[in-house]
Parts: sequence; C-alpha cells; structure tokens
Amino acid sequence: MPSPSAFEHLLRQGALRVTRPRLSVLAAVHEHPHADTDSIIRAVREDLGEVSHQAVYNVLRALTTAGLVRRIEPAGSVARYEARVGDNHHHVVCRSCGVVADVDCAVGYTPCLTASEEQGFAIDEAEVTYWGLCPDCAAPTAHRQHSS
Amino acid sequence: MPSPSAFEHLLRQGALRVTRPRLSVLAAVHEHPHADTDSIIRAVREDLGEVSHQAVYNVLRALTTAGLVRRIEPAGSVARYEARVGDNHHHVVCRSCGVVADVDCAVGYTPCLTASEEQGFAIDEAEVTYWGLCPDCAAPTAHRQHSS
DNA sequence: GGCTTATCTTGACTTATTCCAGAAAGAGGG
DNA sequence: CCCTCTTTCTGGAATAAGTCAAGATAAGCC
Repeated sequence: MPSPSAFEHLLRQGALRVTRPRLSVLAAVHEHPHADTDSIIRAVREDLGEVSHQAVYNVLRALTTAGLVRRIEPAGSVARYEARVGDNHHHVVCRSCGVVADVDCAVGYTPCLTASEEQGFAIDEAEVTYWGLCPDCAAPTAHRQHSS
Repeated sequence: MPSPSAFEHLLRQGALRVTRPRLSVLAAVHEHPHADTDSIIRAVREDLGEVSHQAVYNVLRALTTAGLVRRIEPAGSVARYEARVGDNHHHVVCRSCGVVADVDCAVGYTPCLTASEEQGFAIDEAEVTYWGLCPDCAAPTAHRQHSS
C-alpha cells in the first residue's frame, strides 16, 4: 500500500491536481481491488465525510484516463476498478458470486500481448476473462451456505 | 440463413413454445450478428408490426438460456447477440466505432478452451476480447470522415 | 495574497434493463 | 375442432448505473 505522498506524486505525474477526493479514491482503489463504484464511494465517504457521487465518478474517469487505475467491466457486472496497471494480467470471475481475482498471463508465453491483424483490424490489446466458480461457491461438500 | 421451419425446430428442441416474436427474434439475430437489443427490437417490429420491448427482452433471455443465441457484452457497450453458438470463437471490438467482428481461436492450439484451476477457481470458460481499430476507423490516409 | 482554471456540489436526466399484473395465445386432451 | 392449462405477450411503471450542466469552491502559479 503506497503512502499518501506516493499517491500525491502519482497524481502530479499524471498532470492531475491533488485533491482530497482524488487521494481518497486512489487509496480506496489500492485498498479494495476490483471494487465497484458504489463501494469506492462508500470508502471515500468513510474517509472524508460527504463527497458527491459525481466527484467520485469524475475522479475515477480521470484516474483511468491518466492510467493510474484500470477499469474492468465483466459481462453482467458494473464497472470495477483496480490499481494494478501497466502489466498484462487478466481476471477470473465467479459465475455465482461475481467475485473477481487476478490471473497472470500464465504458461510461459504471452499470446495475450501479441498485437496482430485480424480481419483488417489493428489489434492493440487482448483481454482475457476466465469464468468459473470461486473456491467458496464451488465447495461441493460444504454444509453451510451463508448466502443462498 | 436457416429457414423458418428450422427456427421452429430449434425452438422446440429447446423446449420453447413457438411464437411469432420468438421466430422473428431468432431470424433477426441470425440476420444481424452482434446486433444490440434495440436493433433487434426494430428488426422484429419491421417484421411483425408492434411488439413490446419487454417481449423481445424476454425472448432474448429465453434463447440465451436455451443456448440458441449467445449474449456478448463488451465493456462500454450494451448487450449484443449472435447466433453462432457452440464453438469457441472470440471477438474484436473497434475502440472507435464499437463494431464487433468474430475471431476464430487461431494459431493452431486453443488455450481458450483449456479448463483449469487458478487460485482455487474452477474455470470452465475463457473469453477473449481483442481491442483495436476496424479497417474503416484505422484508415490513416482517408480524407473523408463521415462521422467524427 | 490574488488570479485563473480545474475540480466539486447539487440535482435533474438518460439509457438499458427489469418487475408486475392482466390479457392473449400456444400445446395437448377430449 | 374446442377447452383448459400454462406460458408468453402487453403496457406501464420502476430501478440502477452513469452522465450532463451550472454555479460554487479550491489548487496551483505568479
């Protein structure tokens, strides 16, 4: 978890003014990877008191544009944000509870990064989403199911 | 393009009642791959006259559940539907105009189908989305730009 | 400290989708 | 072919996520 001054530095490097909402959103995204906007709003409000949801939406967009956070949007889910940027990692999504986990581009080679031409498209990114069940939801022998 | 009676057969095989809206939606999805719900509603209305949007939403869900159509949801886009099901193909999405094209799981091997275990997740599907520019939007030498 | 401009607040609005209750229509038995 | 039962469709309201817009506020720079 980077320090507040590290966040400040990140913002300045991105040519973004350093404001309390921005520092707080940045911290929240670092602290809660794959959180949705609503969770981030709640975390920020816990930190700073009342902050408009619009401010958080603005900040998230600015941070995403500046490359300080990454926005992911698994099918059927709202937008989620993570602070791990600049590498080529992917995500597993649980079909049952929706939880998201990181997956490194595995097995030695990285087909995922290989820019190429397909049907005349100039492809610059390959995004991989794995679907399945998380350990909790998969547990076939579990007697207790806390949430249906 | 399958015939109307083929669509009827498909519906019956899926234990779905054969109704005019269903036949029409099925035809529309076959005819307009990657169309969004609104386009499908318009196509169906052109075919049948007034049909409630709710009916089309219901039908699309039923067809998706029955595996007769596939729903895709690229980040930043509304839901889109296609009739090509049962194979392992992926999609390229144009960052500029949003157009979608099919991409076969290429290059000989199919990492995309390999179910596996990652972080304890039981993975059953890998979905790949390629991002880039379509031929029209990429055209660097084009003088005319019909839409900004 | 004062100025300029980016950012935040407030509140309305849009868009995609779902929920609900009653009317209509498909499917199977007589 | 008609009846009944159930599924599906209609119409309208409701919801959720996110965006737009105008004025107030606060960063950053001199």
